[in-house]
Amino acid sequence: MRDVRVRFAPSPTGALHIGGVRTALYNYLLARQHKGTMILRIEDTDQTRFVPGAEAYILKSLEWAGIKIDEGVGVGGPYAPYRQSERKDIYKQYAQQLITKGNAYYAFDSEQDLETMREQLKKEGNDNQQYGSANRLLMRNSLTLSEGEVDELLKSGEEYVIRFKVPKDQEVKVTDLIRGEVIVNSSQLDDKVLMKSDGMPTYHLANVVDDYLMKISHVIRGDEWLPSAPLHVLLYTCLGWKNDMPQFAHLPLLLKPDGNGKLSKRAADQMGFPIFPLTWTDPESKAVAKGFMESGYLPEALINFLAFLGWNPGTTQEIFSMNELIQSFSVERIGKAGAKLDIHKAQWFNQQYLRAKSDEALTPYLIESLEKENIPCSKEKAIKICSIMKERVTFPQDFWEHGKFFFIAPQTFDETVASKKWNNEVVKVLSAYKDALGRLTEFDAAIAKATIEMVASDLMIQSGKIMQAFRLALTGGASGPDLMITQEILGKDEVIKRITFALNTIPIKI
RNA sequence: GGUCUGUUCGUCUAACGGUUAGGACACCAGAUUUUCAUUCUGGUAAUAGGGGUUCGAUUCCCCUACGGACUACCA
Repeated sequence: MRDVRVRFAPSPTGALHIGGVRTALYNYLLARQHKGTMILRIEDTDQTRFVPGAEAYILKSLEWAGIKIDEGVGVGGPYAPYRQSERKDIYKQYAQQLITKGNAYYAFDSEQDLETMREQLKKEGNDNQQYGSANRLLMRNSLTLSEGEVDELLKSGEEYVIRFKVPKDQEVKVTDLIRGEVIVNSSQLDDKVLMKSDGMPTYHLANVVDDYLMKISHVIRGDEWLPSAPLHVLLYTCLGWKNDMPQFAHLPLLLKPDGNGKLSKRAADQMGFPIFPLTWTDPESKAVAKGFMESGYLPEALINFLAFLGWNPGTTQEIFSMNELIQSFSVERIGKAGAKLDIHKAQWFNQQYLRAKSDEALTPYLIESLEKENIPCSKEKAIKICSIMKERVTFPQDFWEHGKFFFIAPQTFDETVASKKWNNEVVKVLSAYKDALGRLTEFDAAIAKATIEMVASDLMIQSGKIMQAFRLALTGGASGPDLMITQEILGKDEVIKRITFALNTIPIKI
């Protein structure tokens, strides 16, 4: 088997979509598994859609995701340059070669001409309105014009494109690692533009030429390329590279969570989850789209989640580190059907990864939030908080979001809980508890527990009955981690202060 | 419209042609807990429809239905 060389080849037209990350991931996994090479090529042949900053964004996103590039834009390599806009001359040469061999031709048709042609075909009830074998001889190109006329047009600076002369009525076979054999009759294919009038190649030419020159062994790309794969096979054949043609694997698409259709930014927005790995600010509209990273997703969790969208190891194991994915991955086990993205599952993965971390490793998340709020906190306290919050958080920011009460005393109290649980018994117990605390010299969770139970039993009240109200007094809410440990972290004085405030503030419902 | 492609619980998916169609997420219920959460136990829930082939089809073939992609001098 030849050396595995795969490439991820995005075009810098905006933020990298989550589906793109998955494509990059699958490429990366295959490369690593076979000790191969992961290449990043930037396909920037469309100058009109170029978005400044997009390339840097792609680089940063891949880095965040833990997908390392061995060769290509950003790192260099033996087949540089890796930006297609810098390889214009190379493509031109091969386009020229195709013309010489009779596999391509110059076309001088204006946009208007093309439109007229399409309308005409439509009027005739023709299903196929493509520029191809059926009608290429009716158009203005080097197939219909004399050599002299062509030369003159070229010399005069007339705009032209180079089109591929698709052979007529040939069975073109694409062997796909996921789909099996796909056979298309070449008459269905149109004479695709290979070189645009601005001198840039189209995707089809650039892609085939680069994959060949860069010795790409496997092309793993989205499903949307399957229809043009036969064209690419034809191109390899005409260029005499058929034996060096890479193996294809067309990935099923990521779909919207509800209904049908492919996952779009709009759909993700509606469902309230990110679609880009990192936050992206559109340079034109200045619109900001929050990324997975900024939303609190851990890269290893997102990668694990993404890997399982369309692939599975065939076992019941679900948690996979990047290294384990590299070990277990196989193109054969990629599914054929599109996968709907269920953000719940992504959250579950995130939770799993978060929990797997040590208290010490979690603490920086809390500290970071606190620094933003300008709230000081000792490391010991932060570790304690993270330790008891750990089982209840999904995102790193939850330590702060769900644990604010550790730092800020409640000013208001959940009214539903107050009206249901705040009563005379509560007031009696808490008042007595508060007094008892005042007499204590030492304080921790165990002492707190013993004290509240003692106080309650003295008053002939079951401690369980007042616990929710107790929590309300300390945190302002109805839920949270263990109340005794919470008190230990809060400290005796703060507990007394909060109980006093609650007693003075919460009205008793009769 | 045409070409290509796909279809197993709500979602991601497993199942050499022979399984009570399995797992995970979500959901629901019970247990534990001072609450919520966690944890544990249990539960609801699927082979799109119709024809073949076969002793036997989720699995192979055909048709239908419904999705999706493509149909640009965009990638």
